[in-house]
Amino acid sequence: MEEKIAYLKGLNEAQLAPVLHKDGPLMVIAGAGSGKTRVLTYRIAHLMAQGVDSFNILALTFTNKAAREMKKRIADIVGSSEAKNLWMGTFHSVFAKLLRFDGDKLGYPSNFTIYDTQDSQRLIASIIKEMGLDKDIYKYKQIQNRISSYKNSLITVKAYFQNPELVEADAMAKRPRLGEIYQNYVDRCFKAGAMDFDDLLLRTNELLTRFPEVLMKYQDRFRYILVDEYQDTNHSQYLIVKALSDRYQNICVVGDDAQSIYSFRGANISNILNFQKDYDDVGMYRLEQNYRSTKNIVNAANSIISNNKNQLEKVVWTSNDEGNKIKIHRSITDAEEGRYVAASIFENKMQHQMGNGEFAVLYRTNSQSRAIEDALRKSDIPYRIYGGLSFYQRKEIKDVLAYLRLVINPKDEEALKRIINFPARGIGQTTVDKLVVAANHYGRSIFEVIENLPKLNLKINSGTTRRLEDFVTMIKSFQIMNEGADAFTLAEHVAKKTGLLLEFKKDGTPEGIGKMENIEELLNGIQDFVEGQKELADTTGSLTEFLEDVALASDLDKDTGDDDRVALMTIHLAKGLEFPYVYIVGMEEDLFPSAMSMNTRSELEEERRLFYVALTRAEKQAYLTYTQNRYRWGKLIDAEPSRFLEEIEEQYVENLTPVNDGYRYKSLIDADIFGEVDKSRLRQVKPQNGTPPSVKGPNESQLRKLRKLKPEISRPSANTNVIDANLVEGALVNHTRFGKGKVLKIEGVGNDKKAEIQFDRGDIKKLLLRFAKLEVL
DNA sequence: CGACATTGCATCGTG
DNA sequence: TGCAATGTCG
Repeated sequence: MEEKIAYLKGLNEAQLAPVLHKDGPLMVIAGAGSGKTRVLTYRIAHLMAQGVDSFNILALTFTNKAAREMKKRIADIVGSSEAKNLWMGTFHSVFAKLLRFDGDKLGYPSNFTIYDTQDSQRLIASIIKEMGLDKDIYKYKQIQNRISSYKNSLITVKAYFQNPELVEADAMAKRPRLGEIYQNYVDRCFKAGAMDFDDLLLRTNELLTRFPEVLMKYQDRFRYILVDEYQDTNHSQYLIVKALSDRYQNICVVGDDAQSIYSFRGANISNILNFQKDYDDVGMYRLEQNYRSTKNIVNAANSIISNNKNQLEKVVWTSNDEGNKIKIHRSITDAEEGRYVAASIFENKMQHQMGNGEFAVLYRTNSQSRAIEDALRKSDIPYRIYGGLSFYQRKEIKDVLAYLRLVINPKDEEALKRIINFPARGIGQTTVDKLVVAANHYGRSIFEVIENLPKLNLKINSGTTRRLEDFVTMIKSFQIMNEGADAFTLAEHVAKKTGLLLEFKKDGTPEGIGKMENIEELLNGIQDFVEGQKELADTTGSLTEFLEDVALASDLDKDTGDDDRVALMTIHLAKGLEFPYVYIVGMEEDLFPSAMSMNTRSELEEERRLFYVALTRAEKQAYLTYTQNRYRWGKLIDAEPSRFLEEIEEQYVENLTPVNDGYRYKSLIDADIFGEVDKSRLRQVKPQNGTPPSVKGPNESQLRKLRKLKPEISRPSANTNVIDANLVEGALVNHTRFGKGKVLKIEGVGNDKKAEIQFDRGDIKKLLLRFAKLEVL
């Protein structure tokens, strides 16, 4: 025993306790950067060292990448052959696997397709159209969202119709037929042998509820269950965990209520708040020491989160160095913001001998990446964008995958509709519509309808009929090939035979060539997968498994690891990661906090937690940047500094770009503005094939922008409102959010100038004038 | 039926 | 902005 314990030496006392807790339920509340992954890793390793069979352990993580890394670290401790037997992965991937074994009891084939969000949306759009509903009222994205949240709350179609409140609410929202759409959607998915993301959880629940023997089997198999990021589990996930752990009660959940940022997709923070009520004799552990960040960052983060009302008591502290203050930078446009970030990264690299991989730029929305990218590219700083449109979501890739999906599951309606006429083979929309109607009428798949075309007498002309039959024959030939060949050989054959590769090649444009290269990259990926599979004996179906991996892979999962690049990603994606230098860009009202998340206190609190997550990614130094003008939806709009900037206790921040100190970047500004206009012109003209950008001058609207911008260069913009002669002690002021008030005291100078204000609604606040939008009355 | 141009519209986050 | 639906023509 003694020598086995050696690996535990690296843990502190607080971390050790939950690792040594063997049986029974336990919850670990882990502050940011407190080493919760270590605890999970060592807990699993320790269980195994104590003789728990690795087959009996189930660990649910937030990303596949987290699972892979944890597995690797466990393998280092207990040996890789044992580690391989662990069930470890995201909820979605683990239960997809489970449903491949036992989904047949619910009537699903073991080779069911996984519909991604786009597939779901397309199907819903087509149902809405078939039902003849007004698409302005029944917006397919909204409907999909709605159905998704029903499923995540375990509201089935039946439950929906039995709940007058829900039915009523949709009727009030002028969408009385939402239930029918839901019904049709579920039917069509089932008929297509497809599950959407939410089904993977919903059907697991159904399976475990309706088939006690299946539940027993998995309860017995998963005697020890561990759940990471428990604060972000939704109701559906909660019930699965509850059911599986019910017999042995060896359930360990780890989380941090302060980092709950997924309620928009149904995550339920009360899962973690109520854990002690759900299980008896819960072992409670707290990890409060932060090993990641400087004192400054930890304290600043604490000062932010203290603005939230709903939270568990927890004091995160660190014994790390004081560190530098958080730097706040203002710029005129998003392009300049990008340049500042690039320049700052460059400077830090030089001064501190840092690699690109030590830096991350985090933003609230994916669309912000563009300005950062442009700047980094111009500065020759290598970067990698995570998230956004992932490789597997690109059109050309989805097209190839759709063929493969159809080979595996010919009933897959979305795959079929996608490629039945791509590359074009003379089967138009009218024909497809007829096929869909017939398929619905006979309760068969479109593929089956085409197979039986002669018997059905649909009014389809002979030429089209022949083309349809050719299509079916082609897919069938792929299916035969799939029985003998490996996934790569088949995929390559498909890409050539269908003319997909040729289609993009003959296109000849840079885009077309790029697409062709992407398909080749996909083929390489399939080959890698096949080779990897030959080594691992524990995998079964080849193509099916590849498609499942692809369907459930997040962009973060892609293994790029070795190359040294600046990371660009949304804050959501950054959860669980850490970087020495972190730039949080776009600290502006309506962007962060998002305009759509300011309606209720709980929404705003989630935004604040998001900011907390962002800031606590930083180890050494955090930068917060905001701009005065930003391109949104193609238009330049005025921006106002984020309220979150005011919420950080000022002792932890340092303002760069003071207004009246000669402004270091002043010389850049004029160039910036013109640079911006210039760029938008380039964008508009869209030069192709290296043709020089058009010689046309800026058009009228761009000139308007120019005129509008120009004056702002010479005087501070209105919303910074730094020096105002009328703002004196005793002055009556109006604040955009806090309302009217009276200035009690003015202190500080220049950039640090602040006013203490007694607001009419009761409270006294000290505001940095730099940020506060005050109007003197 | 297919290719291309135009209009219209949503506005965030993800497995 | 950029995607998707719609419109127009050969």
